[in-house]
Amino acid sequence: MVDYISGLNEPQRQAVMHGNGPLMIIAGAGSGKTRVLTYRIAYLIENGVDPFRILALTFTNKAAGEMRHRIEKVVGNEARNIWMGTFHSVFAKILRIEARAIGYTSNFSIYDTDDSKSLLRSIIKEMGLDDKVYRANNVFGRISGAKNRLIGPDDYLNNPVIQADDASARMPEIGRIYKQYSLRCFQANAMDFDDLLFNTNVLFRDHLDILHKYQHKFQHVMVDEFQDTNVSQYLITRKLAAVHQNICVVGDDAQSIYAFRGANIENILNFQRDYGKENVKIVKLEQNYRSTKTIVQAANSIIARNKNQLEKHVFTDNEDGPLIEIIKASSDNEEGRLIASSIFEAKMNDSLINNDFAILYRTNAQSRAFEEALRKVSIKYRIIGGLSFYQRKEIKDLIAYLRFTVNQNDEEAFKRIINLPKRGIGDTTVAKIAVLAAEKQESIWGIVSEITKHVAGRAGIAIEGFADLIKSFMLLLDKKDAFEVASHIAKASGLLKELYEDKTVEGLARYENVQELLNAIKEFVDNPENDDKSLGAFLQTVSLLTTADEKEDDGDNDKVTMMTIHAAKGLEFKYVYIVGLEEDLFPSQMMLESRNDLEEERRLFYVAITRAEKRLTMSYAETRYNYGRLKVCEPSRFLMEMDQRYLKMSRMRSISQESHGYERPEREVRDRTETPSGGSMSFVRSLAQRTAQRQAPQPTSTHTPSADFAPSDTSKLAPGMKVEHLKFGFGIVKSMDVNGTERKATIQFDTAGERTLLLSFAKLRIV
DNA sequence: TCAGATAACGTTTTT
DNA sequence: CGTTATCTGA
Repeated sequence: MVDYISGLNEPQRQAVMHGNGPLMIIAGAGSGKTRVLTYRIAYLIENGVDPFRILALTFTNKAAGEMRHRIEKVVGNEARNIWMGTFHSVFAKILRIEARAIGYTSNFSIYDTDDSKSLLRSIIKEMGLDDKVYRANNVFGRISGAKNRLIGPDDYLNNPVIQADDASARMPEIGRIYKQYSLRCFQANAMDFDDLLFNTNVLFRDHLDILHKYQHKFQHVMVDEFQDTNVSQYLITRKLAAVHQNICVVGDDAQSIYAFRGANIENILNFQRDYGKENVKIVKLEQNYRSTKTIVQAANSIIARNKNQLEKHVFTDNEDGPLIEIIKASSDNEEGRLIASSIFEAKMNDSLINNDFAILYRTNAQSRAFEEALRKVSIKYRIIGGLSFYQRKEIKDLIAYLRFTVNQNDEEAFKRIINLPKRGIGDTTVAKIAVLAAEKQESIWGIVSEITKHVAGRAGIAIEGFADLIKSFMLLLDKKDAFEVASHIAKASGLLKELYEDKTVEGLARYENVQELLNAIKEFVDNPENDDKSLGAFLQTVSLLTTADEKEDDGDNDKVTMMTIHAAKGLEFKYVYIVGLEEDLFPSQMMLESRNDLEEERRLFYVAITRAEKRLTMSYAETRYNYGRLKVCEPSRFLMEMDQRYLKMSRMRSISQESHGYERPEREVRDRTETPSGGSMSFVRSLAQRTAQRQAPQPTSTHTPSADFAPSDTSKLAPGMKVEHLKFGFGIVKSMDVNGTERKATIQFDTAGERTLLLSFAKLRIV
């Protein structure tokens, strides 16, 4: 047996060895939380608890997989039997088993956010509402918020506070949209992400026999990242633990960063109230084993400003470590270059590998500059998040076929594939079918599958072809496994053929992606852990995958990791770069506008800082492109809020490019002359000045060339080359020279003269 | 019905 | 800048 107890500190040991009864572990960043949870589960199993009767809920599939892996190391194969996964995946599984009780079939579809929004757009249109007023994004947010608070459509309509709220937002019809949306999802035999939790609550509320079954089944319930659970999730766990009262929650209020999704820190307070203060054992893990003193203390200095938090003192016995370096870059691209060269140097000097580094940013869109810069110095990287494999068009298309084959009520899948590949069925025909279905009180498939009875002529024949195709797919479902069905569908639907005939680079990539999806299905089928190998089972798994779960596609796994701070939760890296520390970006503009709560942004910053073990570097850019516009930026107020004793202003590099004849905006020039060459105090003063000037924002000039467009001295242009798509940012391209990935172009500025520039990413079409 | 051109628009984080 | 919705002519 592995001795895992002796290496623990006192509170950790208490948490691991706590027997029955409610347990709340408040675990500071880097305090060995996963370790404790892992060992606790192992400890329970060793003390006779059946793994089948342990339910462990995590936040990501990856975290679940990792934990299972670690438990396996201690207790062996038995770890496989633990019910472990995200809330969404575990309860999707239970809903699949119990679907009939709430009027669904076990083949229900799971709508992703795109499906939901698309359905909402249809509903808004059908109701004759102005889609400028009722924007799908907005409406979806309201409905999602309601569901997470367990407010159904009728509750929503009957709640005077909510109604008043919607009215004052000039969207009084949201309640009716919500009701229609729920109905349509139900008719489509589909659930969105929030429904997976909402309907689990409904299931447990209305079917006590089912509730009892699971209450007795799960002897121990564990919840990781408890600070990020919402009301809906909390109630599920509370119900499940009601019989045995063995509920263990692990969380850190200082790392609560999902309030936007309905997460509720008050769950931590509710927990004590619900189980009785005297019954709840509380353990605080406050010693950080991960980071240097500098990093821990700097992180503490950030959340010290927050009012809403539990009392906790995270400390460390680790060494002081280097100061936190702050790099100031003149543009986002320069920021990329500086970070890339910093990583390059650090790798050399400190003999590290790519895996030791992470670049963390606030928004996914920021990754581009770093990708380009890292590629230039040949450093491998991986990006977590952003556009997922499963969100690509060609993948969604095939999945829509699969979904519709399994569930013919799936309206969103139907809309996607009815005319794909093109088979002469346009919007008019689809609308006709929808009307017909409504008139005859039939489902859409009811009409489509017997179309010859209803529609004659060309359109009728086209639809009949489609219906026959689907029918032939449906016949396979019971006979073949997911892989066989899917590869048949890919071929017979014509999707694969269409992509194969597309010989462009993108077409080739798409074809490969579809093959990749088929490989994934093959793997699913071959995996002995999956007992249900049907297509329906695969689809439910796949809908809940995130990019964090996607596997590496090549053999080389030593890569710099880039991701949003949200995605970095639970991870750690030796050297961490927090980039894009600019006002409006981090903290984000939206948070600043809603004003009431910078606390969550601070916690986010806290999470980012505490990912670092040894060294932390932060950077900001003075100008940045967004939506093709050049934007002048301020350094983030977070840099000021942090205890200045831990900061070191990096010497500015590569600013010489700017003195090539272009005027920087006035304020920039003045700032530079007033700022001596570094030193943290002058840095602070300069920050203070900038922040004070913030009230009167500078007009963002779209005609100001940035350092990215520094003139190139090797201005030998291919003469006479004409260029189409002339407009580029703030000027017109007159001629250009393409040399590999680099493009040199002569640009006629809107206001100033003519210059030769180096373009790295402009897409221009040469004629 | 559809391709190709043009206009409009988005601006956080994720299961 | 990129994506998506809308328009236009065949």
